[in-house]
Amino acid sequence: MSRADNLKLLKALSEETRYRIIETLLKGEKCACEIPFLIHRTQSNTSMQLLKLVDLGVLKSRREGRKIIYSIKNRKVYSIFRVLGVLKNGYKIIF
Amino acid sequence: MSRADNLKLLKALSEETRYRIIETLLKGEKCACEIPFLIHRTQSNTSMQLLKLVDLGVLKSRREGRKIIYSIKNRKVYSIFRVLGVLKNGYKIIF
DNA sequence: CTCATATATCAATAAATAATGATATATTAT
DNA sequence: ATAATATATCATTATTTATTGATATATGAG
Repeated sequence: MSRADNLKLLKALSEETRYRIIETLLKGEKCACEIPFLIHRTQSNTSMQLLKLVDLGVLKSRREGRKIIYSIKNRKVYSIFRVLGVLKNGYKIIF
Repeated sequence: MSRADNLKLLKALSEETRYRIIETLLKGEKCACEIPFLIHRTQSNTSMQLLKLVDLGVLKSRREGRKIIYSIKNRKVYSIFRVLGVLKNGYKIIF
């Protein structure tokens, strides 16, 4: 991965609103509608950062009925949050 | 480590000038005088970011004659740059 | 079709941060 | 003490980025 790519990923994670989004998504995928409450941010702010995270390749989303479900796409995020001590060591099992 | 601490570290690494400084220091400690040339930045800019990295706990420095030698202090930096593919896998041997 | 809910977008402002050029402060050698 | 080199600091400007409130768009239920 290039320096530009790495900077993109680091920048994505280094802002508190986005960091909180990742934190909560590490526990599993979530509907866009519940995230603002979980991270204590407004709907608009959350939406913008969610879209930015998708744009940066960190998250992915899918529609389910009238809801949009967000989840982590970039596997490196798990490794980084493990290094940071947010996740317990060991393998991340993806079902 | 707290969310604030993690954000501090991520922010430290997510800016290009600082990222370049880390990149070059991953290869070994360096004198402040040679870093601006190595990373293609001005002396002033480099100095400010070096001090910021020390302040953020990422780097440490020591005087050697009239030179100041900078090196990586926070071991997590190695792990993160390994995840990012900047460093080869395996253990980092510190002499 | 209408309503309610969910999500995205927009323009504007605010806030944070980086970069610059000039200057000041060490430190060492002569 | 002077000069040369190395590093840090300062005030300013420029740049980037986040946040907000309002509004628009989409979707599905009834």
